[in-house]
Amino acid sequence: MNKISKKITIVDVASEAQVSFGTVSRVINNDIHVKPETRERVLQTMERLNYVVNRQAQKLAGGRSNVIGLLVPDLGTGYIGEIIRGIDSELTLSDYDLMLYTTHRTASKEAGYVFSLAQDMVDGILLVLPRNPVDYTGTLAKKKFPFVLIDHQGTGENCPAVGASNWQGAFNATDYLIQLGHKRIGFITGSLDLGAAIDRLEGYKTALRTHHIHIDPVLIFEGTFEQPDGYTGTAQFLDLKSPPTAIFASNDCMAMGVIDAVRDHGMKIPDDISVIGFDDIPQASLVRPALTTVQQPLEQMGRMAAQMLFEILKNPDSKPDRIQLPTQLMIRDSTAKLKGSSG
Amino acid sequence: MNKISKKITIVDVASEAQVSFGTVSRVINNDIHVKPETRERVLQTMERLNYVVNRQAQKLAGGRSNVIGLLVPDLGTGYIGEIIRGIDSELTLSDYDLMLYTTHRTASKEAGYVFSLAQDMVDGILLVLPRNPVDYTGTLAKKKFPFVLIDHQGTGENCPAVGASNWQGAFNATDYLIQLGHKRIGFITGSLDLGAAIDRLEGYKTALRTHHIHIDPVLIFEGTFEQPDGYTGTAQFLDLKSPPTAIFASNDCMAMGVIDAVRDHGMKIPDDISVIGFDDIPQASLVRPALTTVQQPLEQMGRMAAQMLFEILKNPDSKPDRIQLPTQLMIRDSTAKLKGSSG
DNA sequence: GTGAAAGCGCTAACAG
DNA sequence: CTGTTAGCGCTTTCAC
Repeated sequence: MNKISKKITIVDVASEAQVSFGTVSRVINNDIHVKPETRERVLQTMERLNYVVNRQAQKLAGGRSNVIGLLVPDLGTGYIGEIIRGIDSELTLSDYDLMLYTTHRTASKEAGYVFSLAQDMVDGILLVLPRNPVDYTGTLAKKKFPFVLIDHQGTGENCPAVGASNWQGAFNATDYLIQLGHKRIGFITGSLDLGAAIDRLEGYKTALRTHHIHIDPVLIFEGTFEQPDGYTGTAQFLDLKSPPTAIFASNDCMAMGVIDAVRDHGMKIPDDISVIGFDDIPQASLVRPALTTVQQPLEQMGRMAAQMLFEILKNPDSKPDRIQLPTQLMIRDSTAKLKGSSG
Repeated sequence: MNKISKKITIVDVASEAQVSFGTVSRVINNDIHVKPETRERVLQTMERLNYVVNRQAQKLAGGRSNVIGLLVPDLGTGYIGEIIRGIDSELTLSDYDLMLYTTHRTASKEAGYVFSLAQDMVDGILLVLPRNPVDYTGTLAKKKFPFVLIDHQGTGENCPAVGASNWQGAFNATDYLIQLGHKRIGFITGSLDLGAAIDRLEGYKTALRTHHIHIDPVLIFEGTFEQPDGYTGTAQFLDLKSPPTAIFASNDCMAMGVIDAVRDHGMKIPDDISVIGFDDIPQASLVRPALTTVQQPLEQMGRMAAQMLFEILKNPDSKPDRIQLPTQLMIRDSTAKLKGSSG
């Protein structure tokens, strides 16, 4: 098998194959200028010697490293996991390796990591849920350093990104609740420094407006996408003199918090109150009652982003593409027609 | 090529600080042979110039890369995610970076990746749920290449590893079921090429023997740790003339399959049948009924493994440590006293 | 203490 | 088509 003992280098392969090591390098890089016969011979001795290129050296010498960097906020929720799976499945088809970084939701680390990676570790960067992309997208773009933003939905900047139609998803979910007869719908926002969170809030508001329903500020609780926010917000809603009959949480994690709070208040879902989430993380279909939610094509987003990055890597001058994937309302058991409603 | 800015190197720092670049290198490596005054000056210009070492070059020149490799079977279940979180939290405290590889459960890729990584990418390797460690542990150990096995529980080899007490956990769970009055307990195994799976099966058998309960081969279904196995196995059990009154799945994923199958057979959990899992993945407490399961300290395992690796990295001659973390039975709502039992 | 020089394994001109 | 020659940025002797 493959031993890590005597590192065999292109020089070894070269002497063994009776060519100069420059030729071996050409073979490695699929350079056209190699006689097929020679190439074959080199390829075979590489095989025989169990040769593996040293990527450090490759990168150092000015080539690619065949490593792409992935920056994620954290690993806590299944949310990120799904995206990574998508990326991973694309990566497997290529021969790029993955370098994973966690910012632990520390926005300030973001730019630092990005530049450090860009400087000399990787060939391209994938950024999930970037916090302050403005801090570096400009520089990166100017230097033509390949990168793709995932689930950003930023305001303005024109850089490669893939996201989901947050606005439409939130609109549809709210609309659905209204169809069920609900008029007082509590909304728990995500971190409003993220475009996705804002879009969801706007989708909610627009649906309300469309149906001429008053937007009651008291029914909007500002959260941060974390489970406890769902609990807190719900507790607050339920103490209102006129509590909502449905609650729409900006992501599934917070929806779990909502469910707990409702339960703790001795109420039943969906009989007493309807709950809807966003994302459709794996747990969503597992909880009881199964959560009605807006499905984000997480894995597909990861996949698309990786594909886009590869495309940019291959063709550095391709124009920045902003892809928007459709969301889909997954109707399950946490929502029901409002009691006494004619809807 | 991809420059983020004019890459500043030790040479730049050197000329700026009025020393030779060799001295700068010494400062970087905390070499004692540098006059404190000089060191300080170099440090300051490094700061001022925003210098960052190039790890590729460092590693190439024979130093460390400050990158550790992580090999996981896949990213599908929360199981791996929890372990990664633990690793990540330790990594954050150090200044190592993480390189993530997925074998997609392809045992044959394992050794290949390991050697490729060891050859020149990383300073150490963390292996989660290794499949055929024997293929490379010997070589790695002989070359003194740092690595730690996670959740391996292998048979025989004496290399650094952290695992959980699978045997004890399975024994306790089975024992608990017996205490509840169950005598016919179906068992769904994991991939029996994994030590952990074997240990769980043995724990189950021993508990049965301890209580002088016949081990009925027909109540043991061989699975592979994947959800569908739970479904299939259960369907098979339920068709028996004398079906089990409780089912113990070797992991939570399969337990989810069990739950689905039971439900599809029109039976209720835990009234008609008790179900118990293993791992305590995040979903376990979220499904309804909440799953009784054996908790593995996944995050802690990741954390410990990372710590062990760092220890080995720091002190290459430390003797291999095999750590066994305790499992804990989490009693929830999927298990109940056998009807008509005096238990 | 500190400088100088020799690589690490590879890519990228530049000659033939 | 293929060999040769510079480096890439850094660690490590080996001198002084």
